[in-house]
Amino acid sequence: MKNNVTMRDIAMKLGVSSVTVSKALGDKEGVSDELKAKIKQVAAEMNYRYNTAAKSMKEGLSYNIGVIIPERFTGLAQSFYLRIYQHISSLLDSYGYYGILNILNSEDEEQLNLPRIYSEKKVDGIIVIGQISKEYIEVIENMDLPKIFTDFYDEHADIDSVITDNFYGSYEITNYLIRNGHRDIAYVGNLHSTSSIQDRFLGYYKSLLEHDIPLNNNYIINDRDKRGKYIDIEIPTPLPSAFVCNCDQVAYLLTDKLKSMGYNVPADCSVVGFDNDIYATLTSPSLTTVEVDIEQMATTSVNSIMQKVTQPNKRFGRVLVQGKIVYRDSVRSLNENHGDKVQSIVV
Amino acid sequence: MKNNVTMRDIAMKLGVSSVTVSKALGDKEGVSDELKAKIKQVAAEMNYRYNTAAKSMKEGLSYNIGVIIPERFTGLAQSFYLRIYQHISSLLDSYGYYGILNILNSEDEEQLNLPRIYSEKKVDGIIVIGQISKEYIEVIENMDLPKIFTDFYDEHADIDSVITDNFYGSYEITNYLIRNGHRDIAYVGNLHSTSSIQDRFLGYYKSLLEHDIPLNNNYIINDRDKRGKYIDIEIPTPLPSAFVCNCDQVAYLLTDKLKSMGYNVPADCSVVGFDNDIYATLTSPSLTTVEVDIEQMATTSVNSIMQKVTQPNKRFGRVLVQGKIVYRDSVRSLNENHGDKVQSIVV
DNA sequence: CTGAAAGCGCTTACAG
DNA sequence: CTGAAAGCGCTTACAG
Repeated sequence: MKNNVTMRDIAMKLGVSSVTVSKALGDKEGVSDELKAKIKQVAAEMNYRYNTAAKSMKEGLSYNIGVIIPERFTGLAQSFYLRIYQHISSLLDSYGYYGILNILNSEDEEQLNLPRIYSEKKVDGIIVIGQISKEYIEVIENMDLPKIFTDFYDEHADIDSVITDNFYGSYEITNYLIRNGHRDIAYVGNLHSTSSIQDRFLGYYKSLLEHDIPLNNNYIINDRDKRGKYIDIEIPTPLPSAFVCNCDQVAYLLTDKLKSMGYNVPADCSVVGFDNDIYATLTSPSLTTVEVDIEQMATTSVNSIMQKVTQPNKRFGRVLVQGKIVYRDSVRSLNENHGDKVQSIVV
Repeated sequence: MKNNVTMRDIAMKLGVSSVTVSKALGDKEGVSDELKAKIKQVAAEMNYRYNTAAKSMKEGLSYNIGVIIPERFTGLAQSFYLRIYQHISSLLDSYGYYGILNILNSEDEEQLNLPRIYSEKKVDGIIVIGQISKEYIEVIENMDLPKIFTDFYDEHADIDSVITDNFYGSYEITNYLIRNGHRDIAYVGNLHSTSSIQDRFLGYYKSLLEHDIPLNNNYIINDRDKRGKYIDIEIPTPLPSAFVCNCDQVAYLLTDKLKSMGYNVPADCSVVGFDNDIYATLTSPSLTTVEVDIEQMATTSVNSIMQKVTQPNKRFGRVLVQGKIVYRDSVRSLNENHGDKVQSIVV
């Protein structure tokens, strides 16, 4: 780097000391306004650029936050985590921080390799987005750094995580179906696949319980195998009047399947999703679904990690981010007279 | 940072100098194998972590590459650039580098604000993904750093850019349609919106020229307004036998429109796209399209920037990344007897 | 094979 | 209001 202007260069040019330059550029006390202005001007003229590395070394801070995302969550149709990262990166900026993305490949996850961002002291804290193996959680936990888990959690009490309120969102949207006269409601999702799917199921179940609707095992429908790969969805007979899907993509696949079998959505049966991602509007009819608040997840994650950087002993526990129902065209009301907004739907 | 083990600590523990520790951990010459092993062992025991900041300061390198993406290219349906960034980030790892994402918001772009990654010497080079304003290109050009433009270019001769071979890809896929007997072929895209759309149009036009098919102005169909917002696509009469769309999403919208008008794709007319993104398989029938090689774009961008970091005077010019045609179900062959793979399509 | 010295560019007390 | 000194943690000549 030839063109390397330092504070010392500015100082020499003006016949002052580099301490004075440091104070002036940092807007500290102890320099006359006049001199301060002069120094700033000369700095600009000389195209001076502040050297963060020196500051980092002095203060023992990197001003970076590492964001770890397991590779398997970064497929073509999965931009959700990348999108959270994008917001995190922007939010960090207002703290004077930067986000360093670390895609965790399965090999490193399996062999429990420490991320380089950690072993090279590249970051002051870590945000992990997306479920990782128990063993790797352990690895992360042992790292001598503040950390936040986003969109998943672990039973360990002392881990802070930011998660969507899957349980409540699913509970609410099932309530909505029931308010609209549905009682034969199926749930679509592999209950043993992820904690999100499980929690969403439990919200659905709670709604059934509260309305004295018995849980029908034939109405719990698998959507994916152990590896998370989607399988053909089996439509139960008799046909339920509504399906609560664990995510929009599955709602999309289900709707396709129903249509191919000659059913009309929502005339013959209603379908709701979760996430409000691209599939929600791609599905025809467009999906009534629970919107996951990506920005809020990012905001909460960033605020939490930044607090932990300055106060390492701070604890947050499991922080829930509320979703909200987005009403579209995939639900039919079975009530005779109703004042609900679904009344516009042709029955 | 309480638990701050340095080389000096290891050195004291072993009664050697920190120089020796540095050599041992860095696998340099001049330390006996025995001592080297001992030092490494103690370092591990003490949970020593290398301090990159010190190295950075010594060498004047940050070991970061900044990746700038304009905010307007990061919408819900646009994960393309984020995805390139993801690959860039992974590829950088093999160079011992990290990628720092910088979403450029429109305000900073308009006011020509320098990115903080630059003014704080946070990065050794910059990759800009996605068209930015002329004025901001100027700002970037004046930065005293190696830079690469990805997925767009500027007329300035001295700027290195990595772009998809839009022209050739579009030329090839139009040739493919013509080989399959099509002669009434429309192009869908706003010619004045982006250089990609324009170049894709020119590839289409070249194919027509080579086959002595006159360009029909009614067959150049607008798809978006000045701001890039999609508009309703007007279907020309008589109906062309095929549509070359400037991207998959537009092919998706067009196909929907055609179906709503009662046309059958590809029986009544064929449709091809560009990108091979999520819309290609979401469209029914799935699209024959030109796949943009995201990984290769990322690889070329990373290799180029890394070379420029060590050799600042290196120039690459406009580097084209070849796409490849992905054959699916949206094209019908109009030939009587043909040995092409499209013959399996029911006519 | 091993280590004392100097320096990377900044900032924080502290002294004047 | 201004500046000399020391130090952040490492590495690169250089000397032994």
